[in-house]
Formats: sequence, structure tokens, C-alpha cells
Amino acid sequence: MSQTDTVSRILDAAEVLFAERGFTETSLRTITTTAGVNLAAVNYHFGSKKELIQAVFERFLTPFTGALAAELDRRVAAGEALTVEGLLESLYRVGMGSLAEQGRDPQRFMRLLGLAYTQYQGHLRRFIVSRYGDSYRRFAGLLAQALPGLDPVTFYWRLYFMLGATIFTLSSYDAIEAILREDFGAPSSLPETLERLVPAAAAMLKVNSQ
Amino acid sequence: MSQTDTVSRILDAAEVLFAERGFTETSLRTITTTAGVNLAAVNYHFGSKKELIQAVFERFLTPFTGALAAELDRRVAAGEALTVEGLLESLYRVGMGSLAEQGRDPQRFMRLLGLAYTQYQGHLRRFIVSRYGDSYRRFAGLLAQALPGLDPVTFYWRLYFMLGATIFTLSSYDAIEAILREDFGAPSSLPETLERLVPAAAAMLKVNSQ
DNA sequence: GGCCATACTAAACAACCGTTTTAAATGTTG
DNA sequence: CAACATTTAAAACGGTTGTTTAGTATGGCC
Repeated sequence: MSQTDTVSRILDAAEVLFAERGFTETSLRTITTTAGVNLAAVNYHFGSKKELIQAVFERFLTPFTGALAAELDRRVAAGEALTVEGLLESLYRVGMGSLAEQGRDPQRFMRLLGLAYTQYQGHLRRFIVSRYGDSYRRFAGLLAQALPGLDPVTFYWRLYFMLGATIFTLSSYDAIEAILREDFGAPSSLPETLERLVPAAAAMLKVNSQ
Repeated sequence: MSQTDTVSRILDAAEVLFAERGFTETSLRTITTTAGVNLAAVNYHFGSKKELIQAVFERFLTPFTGALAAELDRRVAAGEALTVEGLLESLYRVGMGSLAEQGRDPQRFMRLLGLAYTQYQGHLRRFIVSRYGDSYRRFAGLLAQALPGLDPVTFYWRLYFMLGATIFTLSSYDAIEAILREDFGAPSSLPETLERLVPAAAAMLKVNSQ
């Protein structure tokens, strides 16, 4: 078994288990037996559990922010007008696309993002902000430009409202979808849900502005 | 030290520590030393850690849902027209009021609510749904009535968007407020934030309907 | 083929976890 | 005051945690 095999097997198992149960609730022994590798391999390759957690986030956030930057570059270069709806669509489409093309589950990453915000892991928040803060600020800046005349403080609060609606809903997508399917017999696919989310989030951002 | 003293001292400490770090990350030893009681007191009075978690939620959800029901009764009896904004205001006002009058921190409960959704604690979700599901369904029903003509599936997705925006934002209120105060020098009080949240959430619920 | 860095493994480590047990203290009731 | 049930206390329980150690295997390079 080559090194990359062991490393990525650990990352694959950790990604799934962390998203399912959280970080503290997932032991290294569960991860390594799921991955079919030795317990000590985690500390050997990653150093510690904290660094493994960061590596899991790095593996999906780096391609994601890269693809988002490319998408924004493309639209800016093409001289397209960046509307609120257009920016949200870009964000969600890149989120679905850049991960789906690796054959991995987009909503698993939403769960991980939600955990990054809610779990008690100071190192994770610091890691993400220092590594991906620029991507976040660029997107926020473009979104603010699409909402001229809006008070900055109000804009940022609404940005957090929007992030909350997105992360919260998509990270519990399976559970919510199951409830609605049982109550109304109408299944909602993830793309359909995002099509519902875009206008709703845009309306929240735009209310009483312009 | 009387029994009620020990019990409520444990609940007080557990409430704060759970909200800060989550359930798994908070040990019974940390709780009991913070509360100044013996370690075994938790198992003696509550049975287990799971039941302590449920007791923490029960102590704030029961007064809250009771006050919300009274508020809704009052407005229905007065024949008031229940608008989307009015219902959201009732929800938030009761949330602030019923807890603040006990001298306890409202946003701490938002953090706990957020944890109840995101943490891996099946028993908690079951406990809350079975105990407070009726309150939730009544509020959701009144909100749906205030949005006539809206497709039920779309309504429920938007309800989750709204819950996500609320719980996510308010559970991280301290952190967000600190960032905005540093960047803009403009502090935002919790009531001010809720005044921003009501129209934003209402716009999200109402877009393209009526 | 010998060498060496890299990769892996099994075993043990100390620390911490929730829970239980046993005994002492306390309060209540007849 | 005596008898009882309730509450508190100290100590130990078995189990799990992340991490480390020491030794073995592996694969490329001179």
C-alpha cells in the first residue's frame, strides 16, 4: 500500500465519520479501522487529530475556493453584470460542481462547514480564516457591490443570515427532506432546494434596498 | 445545601458549559467542580449525562413555549391580524423576554438550540420533538396562514431557511458582533440585530407570494 | 547486494471518561 | 430521642481516548 493510499484512505474515512457524528464523537480508532489502516498511521502522517481535522477541510476547501475564484474571474472578465442572484448561483453551482466532479458528496461538506462553525474547535476556525479568508472577503465584496446603497453593517448581518440559512439547511438536508417527503409525498432534490434557496436568500439580502 | 440548590447549581453550570463547548466536550467532572458539588451528584439526581442534557433543555424550553403559547393566545383572542412580521416579532420578543426575566442569557439558549440541531445526540432530538413538537407545529401553522397561496413544500423549506438564519446568527452573535464592531466601530445590540432579522426573514418567507 | 530513508505495525502509555459502590452525613418524621 | 429516608461524599470501577515507543518491513539508490 503506497503512502498516498494510506493518507487518502484515512481522509476518506475521517471525512465521512466527522460529517456524521462530529469531531469529538469520532475516535481515531473508528477512523483507522474504517479505513483499514493502523491506528498509529494518523499520528505518523498527520501529527495529531487536530491536524487531521484541518487536512480534511483543506482537501475540499482548496479546490472549492479555487474553482470559485476561477468562476468569478471568468464572469468579471466577460464583463457580465454580477447580480445578487447571479453571485449566489455561482456560489452554489461551484459548490456542487467542484465536489461532485471528484465523485464526492456536496452536502457532506455542508455538514462539515456547519460543524466548523458550531463545534468547539478554536484551531479549526483560525485555520479556515487564515487560509481561506481572502476568498470569503472577495465574494462578500462582490456581493456588496451588487447591493449599492445598503448600509455596510446591515449588509454584513444579512450576509450572516444568508450563510446561516444555507449552511444550516444544507447540512441537515437529508433530515429535512425526509420529513417533507413523508408529510407531502413530494421529494425535493438538492438542485431543486438550491433553486428555492437562491431567490429566498436574494430577497433577504435585497429587501428595502435599491 | 438543599437538594434544589444542588440540582439547580448543576443545571446552571451545565447550561453555561454545554453552550460554550458542546456536550461531548464537557465532562461531568468539569460541571461538578464548576458547580461546587460532588461528581456523583449528577448521576444521583439526574440518572445519567443524557438525562442531564435533557433537563437543561427542559428548564428553558418549557417556560419559553409556555410564554409563546400565551402570547399567541392573547393575540388570537384579541382578533389581531397575524402577519408574518408580527409572528416573527412575537417569537423573538418572547424568546428574549421569557428568559431575560429569569436573569439568564437569551443567546446562550440559541447556542444550545443550535447544538441540539447539529450535534450527534439522537436522544436530544427525539426528546425535543416529542416534548415541544406541538408548539412548533402551532407556530408553523399560524405562519403558513399568514402566507396564503404559498406552496406548502416551498413554505417548509423557507421555514427552515428562516430557522437557520436565526439560530445560526444568534448562536454566534458574540463572535459576529465583535467582528463588525472592529471593522466598522459600530456596536450592534441584540435587539437591534433582531430588528434587522425580522424584515429580512419576512422578506425571505414572502418573496413572490402575494 | 548493501544502505538508508520512508512507511508501517503492534504494544503500551498515561490521562480521562461516565458510572457505581460503599459509607458518612444530614434532615424529617413519629 | 430514635428511626428512617434522603442527600452528600470519597473512592474505585471498567472502558476509551489520543499519543508515543520501539521494532519491522519496504522500496529506491549508489
